[in-house]
Amino acid sequence: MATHLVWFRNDLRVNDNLALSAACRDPDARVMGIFIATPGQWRQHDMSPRQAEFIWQHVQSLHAALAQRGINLVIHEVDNFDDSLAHLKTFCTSHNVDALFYNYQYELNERQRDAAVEKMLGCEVICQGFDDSVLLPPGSVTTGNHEMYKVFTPFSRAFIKQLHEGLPECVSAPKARGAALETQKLNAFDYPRKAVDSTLFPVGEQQAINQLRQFCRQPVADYQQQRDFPANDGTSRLSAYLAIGVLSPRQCLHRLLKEHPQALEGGAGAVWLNELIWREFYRHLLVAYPKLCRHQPFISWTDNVVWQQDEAQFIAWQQGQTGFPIVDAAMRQLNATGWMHNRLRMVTASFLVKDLLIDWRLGERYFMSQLIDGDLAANNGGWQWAASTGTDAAPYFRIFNPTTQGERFDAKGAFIRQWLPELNDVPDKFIHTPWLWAQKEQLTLDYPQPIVDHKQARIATLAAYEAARKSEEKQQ
DNA sequence: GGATCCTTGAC
DNA sequence: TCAAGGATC
Repeated sequence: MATHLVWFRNDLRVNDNLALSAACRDPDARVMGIFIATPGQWRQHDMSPRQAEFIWQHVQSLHAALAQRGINLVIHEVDNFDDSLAHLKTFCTSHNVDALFYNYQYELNERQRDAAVEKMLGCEVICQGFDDSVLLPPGSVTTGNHEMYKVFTPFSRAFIKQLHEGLPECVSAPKARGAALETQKLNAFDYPRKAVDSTLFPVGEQQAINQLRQFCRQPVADYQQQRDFPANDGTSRLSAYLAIGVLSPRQCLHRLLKEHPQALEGGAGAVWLNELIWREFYRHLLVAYPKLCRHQPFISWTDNVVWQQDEAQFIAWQQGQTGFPIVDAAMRQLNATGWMHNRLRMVTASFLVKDLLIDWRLGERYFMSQLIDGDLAANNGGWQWAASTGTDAAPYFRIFNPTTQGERFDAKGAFIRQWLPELNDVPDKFIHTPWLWAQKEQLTLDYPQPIVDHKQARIATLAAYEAARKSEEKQQ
């Protein structure tokens, strides 16, 4: 009887799990699962305590779901990826594992780890990896010259064309392989954890599927009109589940098409589909350009920008004390919930980089340390877009105005008031410029003055980028 | 090789 | 109205 081991990583689900499904294909095989926590590695990757908690919750529910199907999931803990290699080797030997199944992760450390695992296990254990966390495998959507696209729109068109030729199918959850197992009490990992608001992010695979279904019924059709207004609940908030693999993108695609069959043709739901494709775009880029995993900008000359080293301003940004209400409300939402509305991720990132002229990598890192949906590809892609250092980035001279952004997307300050109670009494007219109101009424607010003058900051940033670009020209 | 295009904008 | 320049076909 063959023994199959499923190594769970960022795929904490039983439905539509390619590795799990493949391991269970042989009805006679003995199937086991393993999850290896690597706190040292997580620290290196700045994983947020909220994401750690979310993983912990879902490891437990996966353990229960597998036990019900007669599959034992063991939870082990080592320090880092290197240690996980030796650990896996020992485990395979002592349990006579014949084949190891896992779903690919596309970050550099992760890919190096997997390559080392395959090498280490050699021909003793057959290793099978799967492109499970993407709709189409990285490298499979390319230009006429067989290169990775560097601009989103042509990528998206080619991507949709490929979907028309054939959709990646979902696989079902494995059937029970014997009597249900008793679930054991599991020991939590040695990593800081922070409570997750279960009304925003209910725990469990079925809950995630329910949220997906609910979103695809109607909200997805209104997404295009609603998504930019943070006071409305217009986005799916499914990123937290996608990031740790409680949901797969295939499940998202199929549920979308079930409710809105015209989404692939540009009908209702097409804009949300494009968001799923953005997720793919950034993953594919990570594989095509490993330097993105090494904290390097895609556009090299932007590395010559001389960043400000202003600890006080950086802390003000982190804590939501910049004096710009939309920025501060957004940062407080992030700090309090682990999640930030997408429009505001652009606004706050732009503010850090283009108003404070602080290195985008510090912001990227801080986001990772707070986000429940932290994902290297998406977070890095978003930051490089905002900092004008990436593929298909915003032109560097196009600088968001934090006040205008607030006025456009939170006109009456409904979102701002939700997170900045100290501005409760400020009239709508002044909600984005409370300093003007305080001045007019001659009163003191319990809220900081703007820490920069946007107009001046804009000019300084343009000059800094311009100088960086020129210094590159000189070198050549 | 030339034409067209480029997520989210600001002044 | 402005804004660079590369990506793509």
